[in-house]
Formats: sequence, structure tokens, C-alpha cells
Amino acid sequence: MSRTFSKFFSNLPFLRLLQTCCSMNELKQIHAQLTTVGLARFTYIASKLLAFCAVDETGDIDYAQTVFNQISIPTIFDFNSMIMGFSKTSKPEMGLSVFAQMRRENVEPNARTFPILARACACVASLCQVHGQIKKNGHDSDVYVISSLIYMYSKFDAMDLAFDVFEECSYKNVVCWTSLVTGYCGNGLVDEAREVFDAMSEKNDVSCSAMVSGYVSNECFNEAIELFCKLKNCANVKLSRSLLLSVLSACAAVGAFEEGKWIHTYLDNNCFDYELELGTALIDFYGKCGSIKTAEEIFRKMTRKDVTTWSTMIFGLAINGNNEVALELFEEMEQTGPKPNAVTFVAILAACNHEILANEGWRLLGRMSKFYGISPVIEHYGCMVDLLARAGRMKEAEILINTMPMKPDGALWGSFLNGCLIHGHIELGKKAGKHLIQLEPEHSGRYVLLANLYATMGSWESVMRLRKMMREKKIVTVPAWSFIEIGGIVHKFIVDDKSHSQSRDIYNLLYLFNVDLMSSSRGSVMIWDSHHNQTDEAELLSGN
DNA sequence: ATAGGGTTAG
Repeated sequence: MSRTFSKFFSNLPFLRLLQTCCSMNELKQIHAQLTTVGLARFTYIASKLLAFCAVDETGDIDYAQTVFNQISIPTIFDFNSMIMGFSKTSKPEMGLSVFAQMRRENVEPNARTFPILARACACVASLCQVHGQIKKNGHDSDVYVISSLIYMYSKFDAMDLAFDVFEECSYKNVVCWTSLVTGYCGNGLVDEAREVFDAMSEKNDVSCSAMVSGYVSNECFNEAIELFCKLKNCANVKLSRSLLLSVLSACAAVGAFEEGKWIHTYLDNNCFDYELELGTALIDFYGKCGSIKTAEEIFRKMTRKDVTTWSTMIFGLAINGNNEVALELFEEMEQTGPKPNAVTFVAILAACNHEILANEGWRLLGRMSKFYGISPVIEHYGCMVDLLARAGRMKEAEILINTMPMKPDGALWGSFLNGCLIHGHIELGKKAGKHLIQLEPEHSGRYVLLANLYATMGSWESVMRLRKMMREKKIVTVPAWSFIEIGGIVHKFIVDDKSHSQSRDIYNLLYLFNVDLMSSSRGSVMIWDSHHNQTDEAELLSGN
């Protein structure tokens, strides 16, 4: 087709409509009109129609198939659109059939075909086949192909194969490197990822945020923050939105208050618009660090708030003990905010975690499924069991566990056992504890809870039996610790810790607060502290 | 003439 012809097409009002089309409904109308005036049979226009249905997020692959079937001689562009369309569906391997059809019709694949084809693979076996095709067609030095292969092999947990592709390739750009970093992170191999990251000669904002967010998704929060601190001192590294988002979530997770505040200041000084994602991350960060007032200020200032923003704020209020305010905010959300989702209900059920609010919890759980049509998942049952157990309503908690449609997990039994411990339901607690240890035999915290229960009733023999069991199974306990950051200095505390320079004053103050707090925790908690694993059991028996 | 890869808040 000549150049003037295409110019003619691009000036058509219908085509301009197609370019701004944003829904399938709209597209179907345009398609009908184009068919009526006889334009739909032109290759270029049909291709444009097809690309929208197949590739656009709002597209429809079945409709795309219909459009495709009406094209008498599909071009490579059309085949590529179809392969890509299918690769986004739940049946990506249909894309491979399209490729087979394409080969039968003697249409030559081009450079764009293979990255798309790699993405249409649903398993490592078909990816290997496609990889073979790629080599045969001489596209194995194309960076787009390489990065897609690395990405896909990583997705199928085949890091060896991903690395082979990486190594065999003589020219690699920053995207190929980043794919490998992301691949290792996705497979939990953060050290390998870091090695690759450090070996990169060229890093950009995407590769930096890939490494940092890889740390975060593997719960290596301190490593994420440490790397960020290095990066922010590099003049050539741009602190991108996604990098700052990842670091903020790491700061929220470990309570790195000073670092998070630094980011907040940086956002303000550099005119970042933190209307949605960044604002929500800030609310989460301040909420988890206990600065609930600052979190609320940011929340009130934000003009764009979505369901996540609201849920995060409600959750922040809940974990800071502002249960009533959280419930009020939820009411406000129901009246003027976005429609709550499953996450919102986890937050609001967490806000009911106070014995006087147990009935409110029941009401909200019912409202969630009946009014909003959200089926409860295990997290909702977990919250509900937790709040019933804390309120000492063990019978209701038991009924809920027995009637819920899924198997209770460790966290849920943990809440139940915790309730037994608080309210002195020894027999029930023993049952739950044994169940819990069976369910999660490697989880040290489960043994500690049960041991605490035995300790409350003075069955030291049982405590020691548990301890022996742990020794045999080589279960290592990590002592619980807390910290507070004052002026950039972190003060860390563990149970019975006297290493702090102001330890004497701290203990005196604690003593003033609550005498029982100290004496009651001794026999039960102290023995599990790894710093005291030499503690004589006789000392324990004497109740010292 | 039309199109493709790596990061992204609960």
C-alpha cells in the first residue's frame, strides 16, 4: 500500500476514533460502522481493530478471534497480536497454536514474534521448545528476546536455565541484567541477585528499584534500607517513585523511623506528588511506627484516596489502639468513600480486637458477606477467632473454627491458644497447642506459647518435656526484641536484658508501672531466651 | 505504515 494511501487512512475520523477508543463497547460500535462503510476489510484497519481487542487491557480475546477469522490473509502483525492476546489470558499456550498456524500459512516470524511467544509459554517444557525455535531462527542475540527468556525461565523457577541464557549472550543491556536480578529475587535467592546487581556496570532507576523491591518481597527489609542508603549517595542514581515506595514499605516493616522520615522530607523537597501510592505508603509507615497523628494528617490532606488508602488508615488506627476512631472512619468510608474490599475488612476486624467490640466483629463479618458479597478468606476468620479468643469467648471461637470452610492455619490456632492463655482455659489450650505443634513443628513460637500455658499451671515437667522435644528437633528460638529509635540511635531490648546503659532506671520505672509484669513473665518467658540458654532448670523450678 | 522486555503502596 502506498504512503499516500496510509496518510489517507490516518486522517479518517473512524481511525482517529479507533486510536482514542477505550472500551470494548466503543470498539464494537466503531467496528460495526467500519464494516457498514466497507472499510473493515482493509488490512491496516482490520489490524488496528484486532490489536485493540487482543492486546488492550479492556480487550476481549474471543472477539479478537472473530475479527482474526474474518481476515483472509493475516499479516505477521496480526499473528503477533493474537499470540500476545492469548499470552495474557489463562490459556497462554493458545498463543503457541497461533504460532503453529502461522508457520503452516508460511508467514515468517519477525523480531517481535519471539519475546511474545516466550511469554505465551505455560511451562518450562514449552519454553524450551520456543527457545529452540529462537535459536533456529537466529534471534538469540536480540536483547528483547534474551530478557523475555530470562524472565520466563525465572518464572518457572528454572534459574539455571535463566542463567545459561544470560551467560551465552554476548551483548546484554541493562534490561537483561535486571531480568536476572528480578529472577533471582523471585526465587528467594537474594544473595545471588545482589551479586549480579553489584556486577552490573550500568545501573538505572529500574534496576535499583528491582533490587530493593526484591529485598522487600523476601522480607530482607534491613538489606533493602541499607542498599537504599548507599544508592541515595550516588549522584547518578535517580530516586524513582517505585524505589521510594519499596523503601518506604521496608521502613514500615521494621520501623526505620528516621529513614522513612528522610524519604517523606525528600518527597516534599523534590515536589513529588504523593497523592495515591506514595501517600498510602506514608500512611502505612507512620501508622506502623506509632505516629498515628501524622498518618491521619496525610490521610486528610490527600485529595485522591482509593480503597487501599482507606484500608491502610483504618488498619493503622486499629494497631495503634484507636479502635473507636477506626470504626468511625469505616462508617465514613461506607458513606462517602470507595467501596470496601476484603482487605478493608481485615483492617476493620483488627479494629474490633477489644473485648467490648466482639459483637461488632460478628456484625461486620456478616455485613461483609451479606451486604458486600465478599466471601471471607482465612485472614478474616483469623481476625475473628483472635478477637473472640481475646474476649474469652472460646465457645464461639471453637464453633467458628469447626464451621469455617477451610482448614485453620497456624496463625489462627495461635490466636486461639493465646486466648486460652489469657483467660486460663487450660484444657482447651493444651488441645490447641498440641494441634499447633503438629501443624507447624518447626515454629519455635508455638512451643513457647504452649510452654507458657504449662508454666501458668505450674506443670514444669511438661515445660521440660517440651524443651526436650525442641532440643531433639533442633528448634532454635529467636528471642523477641523491641527497640526505640531516639535521635537516630536505636535502643534495642530483649527479655531480662540489662545491657543498656540506663538499664537500672528503665527497670525501676517498669517496676513502678507494674510489679506483676516482671514477676509473671519470669518463669515462663525467660527460659526461651537464647541469651539465657544456659539457665539452670533448677532456677526455673525454684520459681526464681 | 501498525507493536515488544526489567521495578511499583494493604
